[in-house]
Amino acid sequence: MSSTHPLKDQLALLIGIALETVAPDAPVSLEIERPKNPDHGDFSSNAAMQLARPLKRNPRELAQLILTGLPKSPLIARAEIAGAGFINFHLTPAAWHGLVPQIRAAGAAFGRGDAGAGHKVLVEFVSANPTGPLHVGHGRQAALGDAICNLYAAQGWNVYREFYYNDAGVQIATLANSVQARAKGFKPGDAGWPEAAYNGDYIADIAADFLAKQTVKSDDREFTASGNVDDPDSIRQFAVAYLRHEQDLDLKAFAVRFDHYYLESSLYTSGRVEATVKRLIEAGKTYEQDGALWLRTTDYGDDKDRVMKKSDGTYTYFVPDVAYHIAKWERGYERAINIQGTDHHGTIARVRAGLQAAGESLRSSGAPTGGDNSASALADSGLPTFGVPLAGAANVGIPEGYPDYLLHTMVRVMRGGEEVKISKRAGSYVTLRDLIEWTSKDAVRFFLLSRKADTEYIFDVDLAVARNTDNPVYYVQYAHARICRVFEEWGGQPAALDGVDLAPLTAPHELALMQRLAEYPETVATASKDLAPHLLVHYLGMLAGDFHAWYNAEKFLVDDAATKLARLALADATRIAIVNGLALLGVSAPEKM
RNA sequence: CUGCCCGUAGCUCAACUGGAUAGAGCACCAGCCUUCUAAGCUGGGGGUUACAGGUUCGAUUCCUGUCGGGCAGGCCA
Repeated sequence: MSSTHPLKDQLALLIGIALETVAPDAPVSLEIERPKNPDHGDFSSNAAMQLARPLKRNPRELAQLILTGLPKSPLIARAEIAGAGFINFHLTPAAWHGLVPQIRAAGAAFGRGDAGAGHKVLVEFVSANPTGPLHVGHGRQAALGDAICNLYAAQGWNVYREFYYNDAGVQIATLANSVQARAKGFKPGDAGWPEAAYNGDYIADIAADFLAKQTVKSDDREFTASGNVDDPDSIRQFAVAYLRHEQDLDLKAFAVRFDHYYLESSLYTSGRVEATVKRLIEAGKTYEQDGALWLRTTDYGDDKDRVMKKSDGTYTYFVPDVAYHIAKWERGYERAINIQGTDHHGTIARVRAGLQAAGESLRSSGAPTGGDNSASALADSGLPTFGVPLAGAANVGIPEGYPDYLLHTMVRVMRGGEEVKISKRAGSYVTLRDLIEWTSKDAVRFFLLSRKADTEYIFDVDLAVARNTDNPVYYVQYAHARICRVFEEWGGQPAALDGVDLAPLTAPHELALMQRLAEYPETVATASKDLAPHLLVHYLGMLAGDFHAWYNAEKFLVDDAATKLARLALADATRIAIVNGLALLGVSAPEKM
C-alpha cells in the first residue's frame, strides 16, 4: 500500500480490519480507487474481486462479507456493492471537511513525504560541454532536473545536483581554435578560418575579451586571459571559463543551481579511468582485437561488444563514463538519476554493462562483498533493492538498473506561426536565454514540464506570453492571485480561520475542490517516483479549474459570517496547494497579476 | 537490416500503472459581468484508443504480429 491519500489510507485501514475476519490469510493488495463515475461513490475497492479466485467464491458474496465486517466510521455515509463485486463508498461531507484544517496546519509541508528516508540521490543534468550557449534542449533538461530534485527532496531524499562536463576533449580544441582564429582577425568564411569551427557571434565576444586580458569567473572556475593570440592553452582555459560563466547566467535566469561541477578530465588525473580499465580486465570481460581493447557488453544484454581502448591508445567516451558512475556509487549515492536527450539512449546499456562487469572483478578475486547485510536492511525499509555503497571500497552490489535514466526528446520553437531555428547569438540554434527573454522564466519552466519527457514538444512563444486562459501557466497563477485578492479584500489574517466550522461547505464546487486537494500528496508522490513532473503540471491545471469554477459560482465575502469563514478556509487550503505545487516546478506564485 | 521509444477527439495531451459509460484544454457553436480580477465561468457537438490476434471476471494499459513516426546503431561525443 503506497497511497499517500489521507482518506484512501483511512478507508484501507477499515477494509483491512474487515478482511481479517473474511480472509485472514489471503494476501490482498489494497487498492482504493476513485471511480470516474460519481454514481459509484467517492471511492471503491476491488478487494472482493481479487479474493474471488484464491477463495473460489462469488465476488459479490465476498463483498457482502467484507461489508458486514466493516467497522462503523463517521467518514462513511454508506457503502454498497456494485457491478461484478466492487464495494463503493460514499463519504460524509465531514470526511472531506477534515482535510481543510489538515492542509492549513501543514502549510508548506503539505504534500511532503518521507519515502526517501534521508537516503542519498544524485541527479545529473544539463551537463553541457562549454562550447556555446545553452539551447532549448538544455532548458528542458534543466527544468526536468530541477523539478525532479525538488520532488525528491519533498519525498525526504537527500538530493545532490551535479553538472558533468568535459573541458579537454576534441570539442574544446575546436572551441579554442575558433576563438584563436577570431582573435587573429579571421571571420567565418574567410580563407584561413578553420574548417571545423564554431561560427556563432559569441566566439567573437570571447576573442575580444581575451585580447582585452579580461578575467572571467564562473561558479566553478576563474581565469585571466593572457591576451597572447599564440598562447593556445590560455585561449582554451579562458574560453572554457567564459562559456561556463555564460551558462551560469543562463541557469541563474532560469533559477537553477548546482551543488557541484564534475570534470571528465579529473577522472583521468585521479587515475579512476586507469583503475576502471584494470578492473574490467581483471574481471575477464575484455579481449584484444584489431589492436584495440574490447568490453564484452553483450554479456549484459548489449547487442554488440564495444571498444574501450582505441588502437591509438586513447579511450572511448564510455570508459570515463563508467569510471564516473563507479565514483557516484562510491560517494554513497545509492540512487543516481541521469537526465539526457534520447539521442544518448545507446549509452545506457554500455554504462550499466560496464558497472556490472567492474563488479565481477571483485567478486571473482574473492574481495569482501559486505554489501549484502546492509542491502537487506535497506530492502526492509521498503525501498527498491539497492545495495549499500561501501565508502571507498568495493562497488560490488551496484544494482543492474544503476543509474536511472530519464530521456527527453527535442524541443521545437514556434513564434508568429513559424518555426524558429536560428539564434543570432549562437548561430545555429535557439538558446535557452532567447526563450526566457521572449517569455519568462515561469512560462518556460511550466511549458517545458507540461509534457511527458519522451514526447516531442513544440514550444509556442506566442502562447507563453498570452495573458488569458489559453496560457496554462497564467491560468494557474491567476487562480492564486484571485485568492490573494479575496484575502486582501477581506482584510483578516488566515490564522483567524483556525478552527472555523466547515459545515457550510456543501456546494458541489466546494466538494469537488476538496476532493481535488485530497489528491495532491499522491500526485506529488507519483510524479517523483515516476520521474514525471508533467503529472503535477496537469494536476495544477485541474486544481485551478476547480477553483475558477467555484469562484464564479459562489461569492466568498458574503454577509453570513459562518459561510464566509468556511469558504475562506477552503480558499486558503487551495492557495497552499497551488503555492507548494508551483514551488516544486520552480514557478512563482504572484499575489497580483 | 537490428535495438529502444512513441501511436488516444480536427490539434496539444490525460486516464490514479489491469477497473465500471476513455477525460481535459485549444478550435467550433450557444449563453453568463450593477458582484471578491470576465486575465474568468456554464452548456453543446465531436472516439472502432493505428490495425489484427492473445492472456482474464475486465485491456488504452500486459504478450505476439503488422503498419506508421522518432532516435540510435563508427576505434565519434
